[in-house]
Amino acid sequence: MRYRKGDIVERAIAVLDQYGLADLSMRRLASELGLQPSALYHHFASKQELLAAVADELLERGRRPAGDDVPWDDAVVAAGHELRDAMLAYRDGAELIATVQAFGLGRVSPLAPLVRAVDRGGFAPELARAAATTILHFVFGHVSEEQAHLQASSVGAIGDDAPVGADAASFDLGLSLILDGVRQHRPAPSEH
Amino acid sequence: MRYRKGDIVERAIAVLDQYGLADLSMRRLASELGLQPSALYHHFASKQELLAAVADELLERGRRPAGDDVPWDDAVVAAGHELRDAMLAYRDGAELIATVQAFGLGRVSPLAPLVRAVDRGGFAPELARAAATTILHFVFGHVSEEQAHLQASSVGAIGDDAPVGADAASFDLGLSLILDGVRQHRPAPSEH
DNA sequence: ACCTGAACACCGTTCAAGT
DNA sequence: ACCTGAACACCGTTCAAGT
Repeated sequence: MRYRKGDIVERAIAVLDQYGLADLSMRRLASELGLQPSALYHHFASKQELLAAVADELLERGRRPAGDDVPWDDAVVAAGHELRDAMLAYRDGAELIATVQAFGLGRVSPLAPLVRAVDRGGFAPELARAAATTILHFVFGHVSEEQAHLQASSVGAIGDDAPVGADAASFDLGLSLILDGVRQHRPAPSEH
Repeated sequence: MRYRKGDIVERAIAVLDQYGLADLSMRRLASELGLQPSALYHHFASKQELLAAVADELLERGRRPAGDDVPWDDAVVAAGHELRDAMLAYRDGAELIATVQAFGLGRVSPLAPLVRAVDRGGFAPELARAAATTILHFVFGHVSEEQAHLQASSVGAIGDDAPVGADAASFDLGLSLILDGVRQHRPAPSEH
């Protein structure tokens, strides 16, 4: 019954995936570990810190090598898919990662890979930043909606023919829409 | 001490604006009204229903006449600003409206004005839908971030020179980036 | 129709004390 | 270093009963 931070994060991910973010409480996590709730505060200063560590771990598990040999826009699409896949891998992953990011917590930045990819296009810094955050907001919103529908349809009636509206195809469409816009602002290729 | 739904929603908005979404509890709202918590359940079946009614009211207060005389892309920008302003008008408005929308609650759709504006561009239905939801996700994400920073800087140290990154200018930039992308898919103008 | 009073089953967090 | 036990100040929700 003696745990390290990593063990607790791992168990928290299991609870998240099985019961969802709303049921990932300090008390429930403690009881899953056979601990008193107060024991968790030896490892994490607060629930928010615990959740930040969980979000970091989800992002790290989803990390894929960058691939330097593709054009900048393909790299952006790859970074978008990397983030989407990381979020979809566990129940409520999108909501968790978006929340942690909103509070400015977490040491693993979901924005950084997008910024790196966009930067390879050689845009003005302000525009590159705007492009990357616009894509990040799109990914957060789209995947949160996807995951909400996934959860609803796994719980609700099977004959539930509500409009889906958020799937892999519409994700790619939205992403390409933004990229089409970003491309309009390409600087002229340098001569050499 | 006899209230109607509208009175309770109004008071809930006051509590939201003063104390924030996290402190808008059924118990606190009840005590602000001089009621027992259980009394609220005579008017609303659950807290989620109450929050949906509050989100509806915020959206309605932000509604602006459509303006049929402007080009479709100006109408989209106007719809985006209408939504942003409605969210910014009260503390945590963005998070509240986004949450209610995510759960599929609320009878006032923040998406509808965007869809109407995009539709005036004569796009293929699938593309119009993708464009409108992409913009909606961008607005939710951007304004949530704006509001989080607003709150942080109103509470934190004054010398806090953390990068802002989410303001009116970057909102317009992000929105125009998406619109530039959407414009790429304009159908050829019909001859007549 | 609208509200009270009491209860149920939970929360996050703190803190002294134990090993 | 890691955990227990007990407490504090909260939650959302239900339900019988009152006017």
